[in-house]
Amino acid sequence: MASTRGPEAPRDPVSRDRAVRVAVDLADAGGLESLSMRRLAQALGVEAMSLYYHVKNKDDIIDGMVDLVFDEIALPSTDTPWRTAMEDRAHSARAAWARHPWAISLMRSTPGAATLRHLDAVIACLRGAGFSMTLTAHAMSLLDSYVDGFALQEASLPLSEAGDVNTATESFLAQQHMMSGAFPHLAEMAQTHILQPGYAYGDEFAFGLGLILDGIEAAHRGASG
Amino acid sequence: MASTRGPEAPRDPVSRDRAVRVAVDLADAGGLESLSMRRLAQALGVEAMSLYYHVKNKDDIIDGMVDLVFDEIALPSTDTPWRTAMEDRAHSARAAWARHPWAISLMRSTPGAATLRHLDAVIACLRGAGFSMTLTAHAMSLLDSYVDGFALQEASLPLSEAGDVNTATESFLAQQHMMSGAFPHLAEMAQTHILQPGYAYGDEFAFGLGLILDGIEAAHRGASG
DNA sequence: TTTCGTACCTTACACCGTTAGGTACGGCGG
DNA sequence: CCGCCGTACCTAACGGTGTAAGGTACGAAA
Repeated sequence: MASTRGPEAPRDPVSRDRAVRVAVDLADAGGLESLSMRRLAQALGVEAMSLYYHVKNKDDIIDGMVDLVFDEIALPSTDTPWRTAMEDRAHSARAAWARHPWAISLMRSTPGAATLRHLDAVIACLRGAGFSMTLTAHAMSLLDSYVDGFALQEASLPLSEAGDVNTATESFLAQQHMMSGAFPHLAEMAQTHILQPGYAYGDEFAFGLGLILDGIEAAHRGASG
Repeated sequence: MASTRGPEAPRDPVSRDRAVRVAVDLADAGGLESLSMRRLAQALGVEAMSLYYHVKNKDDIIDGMVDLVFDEIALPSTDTPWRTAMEDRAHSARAAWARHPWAISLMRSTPGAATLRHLDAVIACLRGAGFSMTLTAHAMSLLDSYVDGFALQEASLPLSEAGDVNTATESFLAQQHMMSGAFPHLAEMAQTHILQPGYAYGDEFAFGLGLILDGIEAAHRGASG
């Protein structure tokens, strides 16, 4: 009986970090709208108002959640060419956003330590490869916009399972039977391309990423030799 | 006294379209969190529960709001080269998202008529220019991810006014004085680049868009002649 | 004249984030 | 040993949210 709370509940104490971690689990399991202070407290074995001892308010928790997702993104490695480092980072980021689809629409929150660390490492990588400041800013804006935008599209797909997307799209099309009349090109693309077996929207990511990195590489070569 | 409601309140009747339009105005003015059924009803001169006669629920309103923003995006013109059409469309989309920053994180909603019409027109434009189905899907995923991602980044900036971004960033950096120690590259970029007079994040958009269109054009030429 | 559909209304409920103000308890100085 | 104090939790309550249930005034139609 090490606990002072009696023999029946040897729960460990709440902390901001633990609250944020459990909040991420809740959002992963049931979406962001299933995260309330009361439910989070219950998951921690505590009453709602007790959270405010460890946390400023709900936005504070959400800031922490986003920063925790950022912490899952691999930093660009320092001992590989910049292009490999950026490619790996992009895939790692996409995977992180896909694991936590609720997070992508919360980027408005004030950046935390992991977020800043990540940005800093990316700048260091590109500057270390000889990028000018201007080109570094261009490349970061372009890459991050693409990765985040792709994650946003992916999060808005009907379902996350690759196979279920097809059936969901199909039922959507069937539901809107008039579609082939009102939106013939969209219907054609759905039927002849997206609904084909083996198609997965996630595969589109590599094409755009390669194209963007090609363009950045060309701009870099053109500028620096 | 044409109204049957007495002489003092000649308000016109509520409809789904009018409710959605007023909801967009409310969100534009005070952000998405300032939109509640009660406040929307009040703006329409009606009680909250009366809205449910015209609208299924709040999500129904939000779906309509997003579709209304999509309706503001210019369709790709049919009598210009595909590249010009895509460029104009991208700038129009960015401007629409910038006018309604709350909308970009709501794309998860089920697509409405304007959204589908837009998608259909983009497919028609590219297919008409000789793009294969595969390349059309690639190009759309890439362009939309970039445009939406850029809008998402832009919406998460501290303030929308170009001049205020700098002062906000500056105060942010000053507040985190340790930053130049913990995140030296980020601090350097902020001081030597972003905080320089004349820098506006929105200007980054054109660089990435041009680079992406160059790449798509090269892929198209390589595939079709 | 009765009936009906339209467009609005009031009431009520469960839940939300958060303010205000306790309370049990381990460790500390005296 | 006693009293104090900070830590970590608690209950009660307030104004706000979306919305289910059901009522009401009224023009038009039967």
